[in-house]
Amino acid sequence: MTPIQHTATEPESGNEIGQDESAVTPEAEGYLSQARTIEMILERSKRKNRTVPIRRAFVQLGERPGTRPGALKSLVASRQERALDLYLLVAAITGANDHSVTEWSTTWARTIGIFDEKTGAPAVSRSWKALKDLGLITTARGSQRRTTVTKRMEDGSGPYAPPENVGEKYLQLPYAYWENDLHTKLSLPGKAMLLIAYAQRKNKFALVQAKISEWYGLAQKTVAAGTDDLVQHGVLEPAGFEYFDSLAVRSGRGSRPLYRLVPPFHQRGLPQKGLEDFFDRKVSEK
DNA sequence: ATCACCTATGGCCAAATAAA
DNA sequence: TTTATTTGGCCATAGGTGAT
Repeated sequence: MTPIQHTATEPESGNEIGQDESAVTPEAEGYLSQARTIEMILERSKRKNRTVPIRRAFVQLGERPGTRPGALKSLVASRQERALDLYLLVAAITGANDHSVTEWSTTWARTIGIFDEKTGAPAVSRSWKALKDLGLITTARGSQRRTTVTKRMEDGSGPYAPPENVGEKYLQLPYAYWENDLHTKLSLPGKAMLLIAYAQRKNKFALVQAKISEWYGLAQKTVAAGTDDLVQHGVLEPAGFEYFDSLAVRSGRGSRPLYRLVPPFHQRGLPQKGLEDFFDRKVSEK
């Protein structure tokens, strides 16, 4: 496919003297905007359902009980927000063929909001390194000296393979994530909790701090901050309570708040009937 | 809830490396 | 030789984590 083209008005190197270094907005004239750059990348992905499938192993390894945190935990703990941003875009654009993508580092830099070519390239390169260390991608020199990024399995275990069996657990990240600017609005904990919310694969789900922290490896504080962030930005909303029997409370009945993702951030294709209805009956809508 | 710790990020500059 | 990417050094500090 054709690479993202630099616009004709983009200054050639050596021709930047005329550019005023001050009073130039980040998304200065002559540069593709962050939003438009991402838009073009998503267009190229040609995913019909406009969602990015990511194996759940990215957030959580193995099945409960006895699960271990996935790569997401490492990215959050080391504050690799840009690496996460780039990874999600790479996941979006690397399709069925060779699972790789070749772009200019300046293109990637724009997707994470860096328009200064001096600092953009090192920032992108260092993000690739963080992802490589987790085994999520490999890089190689591509055509025109660009970097070819190849996606690997979401648990870092080996070369990427498309889904084989129907039972594989995926989360679906909708394009609405970028189209509604969540990639710039949300904090890193917010982004992490969003992916965790998607990994629940239910219309309504609990986000018990202690459990989320245990399963996904984030500090409880980070879980709380991320959940708050999502609620603040109207991505997540309370959805009543779930009641359960418990000897740990005096009444013998415990409860915990449920959440749901607000359209257009909700996940399509989840079971709407059957089990979901069954559980809904035990849930009192507030 | 508040505090302090501490590590790695990010910004900047520059040099090294690698491809064309 | 030119151009794009990678890496290294330096430093301030944001922010995730753990303790009080």
